[in-house]
Amino acid sequence: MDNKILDQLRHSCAHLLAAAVLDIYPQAKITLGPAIKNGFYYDIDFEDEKISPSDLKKIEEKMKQIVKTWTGFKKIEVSEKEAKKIFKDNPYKLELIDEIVSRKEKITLYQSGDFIDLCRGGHIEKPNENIKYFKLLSIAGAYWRGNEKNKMLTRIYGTAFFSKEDLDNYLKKYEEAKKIDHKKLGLQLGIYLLAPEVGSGLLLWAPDGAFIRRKIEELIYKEQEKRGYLHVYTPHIGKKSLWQTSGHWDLYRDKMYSPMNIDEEEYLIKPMNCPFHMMIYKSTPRSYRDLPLRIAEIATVYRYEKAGELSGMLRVRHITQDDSHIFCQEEKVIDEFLGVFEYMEYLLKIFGIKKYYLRLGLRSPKEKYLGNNEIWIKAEKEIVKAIEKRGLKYIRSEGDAAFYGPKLDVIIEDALGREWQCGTIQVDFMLPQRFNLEYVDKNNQIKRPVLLHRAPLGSLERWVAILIEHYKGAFPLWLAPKQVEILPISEKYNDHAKKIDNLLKENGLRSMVNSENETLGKKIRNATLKKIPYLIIIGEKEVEKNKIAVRTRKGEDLGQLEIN
RNA sequence: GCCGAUGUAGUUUAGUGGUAAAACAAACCCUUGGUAAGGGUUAGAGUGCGGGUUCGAUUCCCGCCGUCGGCUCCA
Repeated sequence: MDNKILDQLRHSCAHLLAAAVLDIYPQAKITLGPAIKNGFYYDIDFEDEKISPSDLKKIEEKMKQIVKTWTGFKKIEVSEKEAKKIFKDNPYKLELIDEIVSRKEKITLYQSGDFIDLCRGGHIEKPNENIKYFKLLSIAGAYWRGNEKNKMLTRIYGTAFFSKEDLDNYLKKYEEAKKIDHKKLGLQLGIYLLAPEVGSGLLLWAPDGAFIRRKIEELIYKEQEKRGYLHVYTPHIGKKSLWQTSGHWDLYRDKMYSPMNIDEEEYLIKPMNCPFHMMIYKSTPRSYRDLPLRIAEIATVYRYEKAGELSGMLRVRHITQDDSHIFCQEEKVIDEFLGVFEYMEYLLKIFGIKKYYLRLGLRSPKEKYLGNNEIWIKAEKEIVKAIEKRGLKYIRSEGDAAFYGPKLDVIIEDALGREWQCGTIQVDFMLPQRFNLEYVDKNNQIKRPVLLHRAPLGSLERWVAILIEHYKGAFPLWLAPKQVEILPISEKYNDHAKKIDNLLKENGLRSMVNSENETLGKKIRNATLKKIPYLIIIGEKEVEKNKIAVRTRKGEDLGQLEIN
């Protein structure tokens, strides 16, 4: 199915939604209603009326009734004056009309049945025939024009398809996806937990989650050592003045926790590791022979996230980054950037993550940044040169830069199709200047290094959340906290099972015996639900032949294997 | 933070204006079993917290807290 036609169906369905809402709630002011990735929405100002999910049914019914009279979409071109007359009671549409006029575009209206909407077009031809399989899904708040200073509107989400089968499939897929949601699976598998007594967004890594994290950390240390990184440890707090030098205090303060007083001086909990790594760079005079200097640390940083933004392990208030700051000569930035990128690709491959995209985060006029225009353009150029050297595809995104420089991010979808920023590489000409970092080049000239900030996985909290969903809880052998569970068929074989268990442990396998007084079927069921990769069944036959019967978590029976 | 929903044993859920029901998990007993749930017994919550309405609230109302779906924001 052509996505464009599906979008047209969904956008048409959004018109229908608006028409039904106006029919039931005449005081409502409709605003915008686009097609989106998996459906459509319409943002509506219901004024004092409260809309809840229980109202969706009757809106759907009204839509079904109205669509019968919609034989097509009629395009009408109008003057500014006419448009403003038609929408005189709708301040949102009036605002849109002004914008269209200021862009010197034509004002187009589309009429279907009795309903007229300001719209640039893109509808299906026969709504009464094609809009049949749709469903309103949820209600949410959304700020007018996406700006939190504006009024919050009511957003109604829905989806539509050309066939009942496609619609049912989509709804079914969505239900399936909810089952592998890391928030649910992560708790079930004992990976993490959230205790209200601890505080919002502060997660506790349960033993199996901690195990997985440790394995990932081991991988990081091993791979980074190979690539010339030097690992350090730095404190979780530091003097406020340090953060004033770095610019965090001015531009990142709303993400930082309140200062604490120690010996009559103010200290802050770190939201980033940068300043500490700067100090390590500065601790001794540097020569070009020392560069690139790659200071790395797996470190937890603390950031204030708004309560409503928190989400399981994906969005928390303390994040553990696989962080590093690379100090290099300006002429080596592209090489370093590509080196980091190759490492990032290597990690994605190891974890089997194939579905992701790259986003180039640039400044937007709305936000505040450090430094001047020239230096930003230079940094952006370096990134683009590096990306193009490798021929990578990426999207440009204004407003996604760090406050000290542009960056390239890896964006990965979670089970429910939401996008999350994971790995990141950032080019920074700013902090070396603010911290007055220097090195001596081969002509004995003092030069300033360029800084790359990079975290190829992003944060371990988010990364493990992504992995839980990616593997559907069935972690690969190297990450699985328990690799083998030994199931004696009856208590008579417990001793023999224990011997096998010891043998496996001696050989470096993570095994355990389930000696519960339960049936084999039940033990298999429980171990399979825990996603344990291999089950070993021990009964009379195995003891006699000194063999083991092996079954996988997928249900394959590998038969009887020799022990040696 | 904002909009909406929601909060009942460890977990998943039921239920009612008259002081809570079940399954799974747990403990114990019987059973000693061959590839996704064997049977029984027992214990376990006063219904997120604080107010209010009421003779009486888990149920209705208000506030707070947590969680979920969005918005904004972000690793």
